[in-house]
Amino acid sequence: MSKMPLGKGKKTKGRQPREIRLVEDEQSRQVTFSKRKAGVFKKASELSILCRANLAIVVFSKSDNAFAFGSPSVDAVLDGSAANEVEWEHLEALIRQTKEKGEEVKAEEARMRAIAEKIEEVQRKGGEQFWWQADVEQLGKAELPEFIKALERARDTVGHIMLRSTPPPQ
Amino acid sequence: MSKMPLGKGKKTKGRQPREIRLVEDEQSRQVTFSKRKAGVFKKASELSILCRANLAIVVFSKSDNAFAFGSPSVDAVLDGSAANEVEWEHLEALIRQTKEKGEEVKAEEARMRAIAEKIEEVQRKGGEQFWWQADVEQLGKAELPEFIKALERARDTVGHIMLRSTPPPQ
DNA sequence: CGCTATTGATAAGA
DNA sequence: TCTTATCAATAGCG
Repeated sequence: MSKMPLGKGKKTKGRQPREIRLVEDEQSRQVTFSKRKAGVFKKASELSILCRANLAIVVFSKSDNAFAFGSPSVDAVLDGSAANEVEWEHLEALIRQTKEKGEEVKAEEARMRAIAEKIEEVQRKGGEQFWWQADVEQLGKAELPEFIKALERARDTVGHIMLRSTPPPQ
Repeated sequence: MSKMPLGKGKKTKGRQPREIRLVEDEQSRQVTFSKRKAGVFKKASELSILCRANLAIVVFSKSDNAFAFGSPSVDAVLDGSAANEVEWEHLEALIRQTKEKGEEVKAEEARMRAIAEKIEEVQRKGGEQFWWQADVEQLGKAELPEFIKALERARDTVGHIMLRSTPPPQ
């Protein structure tokens, strides 16, 4: 509390943008982008681990820098090979193991991160890349031609578009 | 406060899983998946709007149901056509307009949602699909052949893999 | 780049 | 499903 002497002159700290506020300042935008991108990736990894869901994300910054994240890996996700089961088993085993030991995990710095590192380590030995997070620095959008066409075709295959994120009742 | 009579018997509500907890119960898993998926999509849309970033996400549930989300649209993102600029201008205009009016927006139900609906409405009239959120119910992973190959090729084009989400210093 | 205050996301419960 | 208590994500600043 000693850090907040003023009770009135709160210089709009914290996290207020409940109403949409476009980040126009090029400087801040970069920071915000990085932070939020990290947040999205983190949430994605949680979704993946907790629900055994495979997923892939591709993000283009304003300046067209590309970033990708996938679990178990971008191509594994898109390839849809059921071989992922094996990886998942391995992952769950690691998680339980880590929980049981429950020590070197400091809960703060650790959390999901610890597991990620664990996996990273194991995968490095095992050979297969489990987590995949690409940093496609120079890659412009124009350089992803096939990728593009493919998704469009995928959409056509689908046939319908909905504006909901929840699946229709079975 | 009247809703919390017990000061001791807190039945572990709230959100505690700071340590990884795999959702094994099939029932709960479905719920958790939907909630988290929604959360990820929301975060993604925020990142997109706030930072003018284009992105695309594909998620496969445990039962291989596919879901996609993209901004401005899945194909627009992957197509990388600079024509998106126009859309962005339009979007920002809408946001400012909405903010200025600042009334029918109840801040709670509204927030990002309001804008999304606004866009949805406009796009419906204009013809172009801006936001794209597909709910590929029956689509199994095996049905995305081209999509797959394409991304793999894209990765090869990239050439390197990093385990960071932040771009290397220029 | 790390801190804090503030708001948001969400696991359990009803 | 909807609500509510808790912990997490993050804007602005040092």
